[in-house]
Amino acid sequence: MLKEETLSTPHDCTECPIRHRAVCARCESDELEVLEEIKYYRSFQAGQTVIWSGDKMDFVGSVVTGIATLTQTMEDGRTQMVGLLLPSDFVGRPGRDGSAYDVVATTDLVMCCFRKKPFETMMERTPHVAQRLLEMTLDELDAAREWMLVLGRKTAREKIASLLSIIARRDATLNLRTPQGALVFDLPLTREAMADYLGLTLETVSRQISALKRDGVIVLEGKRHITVPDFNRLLDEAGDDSDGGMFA
Amino acid sequence: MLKEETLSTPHDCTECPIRHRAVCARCESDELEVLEEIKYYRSFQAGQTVIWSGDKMDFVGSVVTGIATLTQTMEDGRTQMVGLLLPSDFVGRPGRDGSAYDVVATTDLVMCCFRKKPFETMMERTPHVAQRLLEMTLDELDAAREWMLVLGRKTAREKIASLLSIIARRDATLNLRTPQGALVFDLPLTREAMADYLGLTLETVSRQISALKRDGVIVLEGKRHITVPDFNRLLDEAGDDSDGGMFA
DNA sequence: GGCCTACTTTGACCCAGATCAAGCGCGCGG
DNA sequence: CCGCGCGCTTGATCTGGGTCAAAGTAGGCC
Repeated sequence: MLKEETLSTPHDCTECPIRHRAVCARCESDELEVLEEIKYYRSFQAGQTVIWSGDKMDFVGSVVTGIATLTQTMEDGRTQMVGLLLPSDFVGRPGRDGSAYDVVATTDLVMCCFRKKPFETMMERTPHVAQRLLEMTLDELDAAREWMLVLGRKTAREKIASLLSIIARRDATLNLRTPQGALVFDLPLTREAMADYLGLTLETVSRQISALKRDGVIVLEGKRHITVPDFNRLLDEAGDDSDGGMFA
Repeated sequence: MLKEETLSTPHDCTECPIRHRAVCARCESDELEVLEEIKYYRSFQAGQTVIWSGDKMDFVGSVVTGIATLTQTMEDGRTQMVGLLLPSDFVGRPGRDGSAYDVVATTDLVMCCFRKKPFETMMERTPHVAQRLLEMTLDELDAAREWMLVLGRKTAREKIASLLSIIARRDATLNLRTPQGALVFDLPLTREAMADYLGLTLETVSRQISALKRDGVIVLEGKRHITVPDFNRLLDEAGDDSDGGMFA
């Protein structure tokens, strides 16, 4: 869900139950009735667990507002975040019964849900929905595998830069640009959540953010508000290939 | 592709172009003609690169014999293996143009391929194929995310144990069992490949394998042949929950 | 305003795993 | 049969990031 390709697929129809054209009740009018019938909303408070790993999951849906994380936890408490759900991201596993990981709301969260069975029935009748979901899942798989490189081979500094560039890129359309072309955004995560995402400790996250600030790669106002004066510099710090001008 | 659910989905029809019922030319006779028409085989030598990251990929297919790896590489040479392809595993990205990572044959390899366009056309006409592929992709996504926990939070010893248990479990049906119930299998990877999979150096891999051997968790004959006297002990070393008796 | 709590930063020290550097052993070609 | 090379093991040392500890900061609530 962090890949470039997905950026274009959510659309801005605020009435859409799932903010993707392929499964949008408004934009695919032939599916409207079925979807409306099985649609409902759920909201969660910051910190609440939406689904526990292993629990039976009888719905699919998407984030409307707020942020949730997918995390895996070992018995001794070590946790690894394996995904980040931002508004318009799809949640669910058509054809699978239980959740494979905890889904935790990190801010107050509103989700739009569909009961799973009827949704699957609808899927069988409308092949392009399954195809769209397949493409979305392939994008998530790419994102997960890209993250494996970050976790396995990058240094702490590169990990931080990778995370910042992904967050900045993720909702590039929403981000402000200063007249000088700098990117401005708010970190949606605490230091601890960043650490869980990056396989680091929160102390190391804090130190590396301070270092990037000291070196002028980023400008920090408060703890969350970030300005990136030169996005290609950030990509360079992340060890990624420069993106060939998209943010030049 | 390393998840338990996938174990049951390949079937043993040796004539099958793709060893999954959902896309099997023999077992789904209505698709036979189309598939036969667009089917061809390719073979590769050990060490050969099947597809380079970013290359246009005009086919989908599956491994018939041999082993391939999915790897990502940084400019400075650091590499991370992001997937392991064993016989019957699916390769390809329906609806996506290029490959996202290098696919490298680690042994001599035979693949069964279908040209992508006609395969996609077939997919549009037969919805259950898209659904089956969606489920397979969800399994791979689970496996990738499970691996993120390994890469981000486990110690070197736990990483090795995790890899061994996954390889042992992966083709549990093929593995030998001694009268005492021990699992026996051959490592399909060099120490270096294991290191690239685990985000370690090959020296650390070697040391930890020696340690597991010294502690009696595994028995090594030669460099590749492994006996696991007590699978639950191995799972314990991996930091995983015991599997509730499947291998008890 | 002032305290409280949750989050963050910074410092000092330590250790798991990386790095550098020999050797080992086995299969293969001559 | 020997020697060469590649994959593997083992040892010595170094270091990035973890751990433990303390102090700084900011919002929320009385």
